[in-house]
Amino acid sequence: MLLSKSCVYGIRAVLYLSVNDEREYVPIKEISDKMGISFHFLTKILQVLTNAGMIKSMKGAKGGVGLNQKASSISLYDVIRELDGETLFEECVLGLPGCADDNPCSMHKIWRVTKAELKKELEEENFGSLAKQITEDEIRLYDI
Amino acid sequence: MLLSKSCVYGIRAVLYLSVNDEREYVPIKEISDKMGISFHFLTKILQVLTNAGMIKSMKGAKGGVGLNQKASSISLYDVIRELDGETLFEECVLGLPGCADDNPCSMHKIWRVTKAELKKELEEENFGSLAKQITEDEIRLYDI
DNA sequence: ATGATAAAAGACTCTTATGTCTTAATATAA
DNA sequence: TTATATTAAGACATAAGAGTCTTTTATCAT
Ligand code: FES
Ligand code: FES
Repeated sequence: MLLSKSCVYGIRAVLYLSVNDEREYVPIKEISDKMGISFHFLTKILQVLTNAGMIKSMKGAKGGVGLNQKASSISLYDVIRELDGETLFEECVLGLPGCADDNPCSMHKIWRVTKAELKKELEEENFGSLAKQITEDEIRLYDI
Repeated sequence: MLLSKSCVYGIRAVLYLSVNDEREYVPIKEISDKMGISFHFLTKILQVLTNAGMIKSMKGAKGGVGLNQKASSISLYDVIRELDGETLFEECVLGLPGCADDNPCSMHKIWRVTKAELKKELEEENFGSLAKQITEDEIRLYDI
């Protein structure tokens, strides 16, 4: 798998918040119910994003989580970096130590380009435009 | 991670066999020792490739494993398909059911292109040319 | 034939990712 | 101030991936 489950759930949750960005706080329970994933698991994932300052949280009635920045200023790469780290984009695809242009393995030539392109796309794609597509083009955000 | 450890070890072993394709059989022990990975683990991985007909094996003294096809006719994608399956190239990157152009999620547009390009590159790259690079350009196959 | 070599098969362990549950802390509302 | 809603924190459980060990089977060399 390219992304861990935690990362995928995190992305989907931030997408949900981006689509609902007129609401200051959305209960995690609402997100987990709609997406059909574990509430407690999602809570732990979103705590990471809260600590990273990407989203904010509020306890108690009327509390929940919400974006801490404009959706358009959060990239897919930002979320991936927080939840899965950057090893996917830094390490040798064959697991050899010290991946670098002057220390390549046989797959380096292919992988170097692929991972750079992927990283660029993920950095350029922001949650503002993704949310816009979801609302305008009725792209699905969860399930069917 | 993009590829599982099993898959990475499998690729590296097939690379080793491709570089040594003048030898009919190479003991798995030799490969696992050189690559610094578990002999028994590698044995299980190579059994999968043997059952798939990609490599052949022979028990007993002078036995081992060897390519069952020309190195140039085995693609990286072939090995990945056997060991990790094709889910990476078929499934929705957000884990939603039924990834298809007429049933997209918000990341489909990016991911559709990226995964198609990656798949194409992996299909086009064969172990013959990889092995050639390793011998001619002294590209590392394992460790430092 | 016998012994040595090496893959095949499968039981077993260890680690990590994933998921569940319980309790505490904090904010709102009555 | 008390009840309710909601995140925070962390213990615990389950599953999958990764790795180890032992036994069996097949081949070669003597
Ligand atoms: S050294 Fe292997 S991908 Fe760079
Ligand atoms: S539906 Fe999500 S990547 Fe295709």
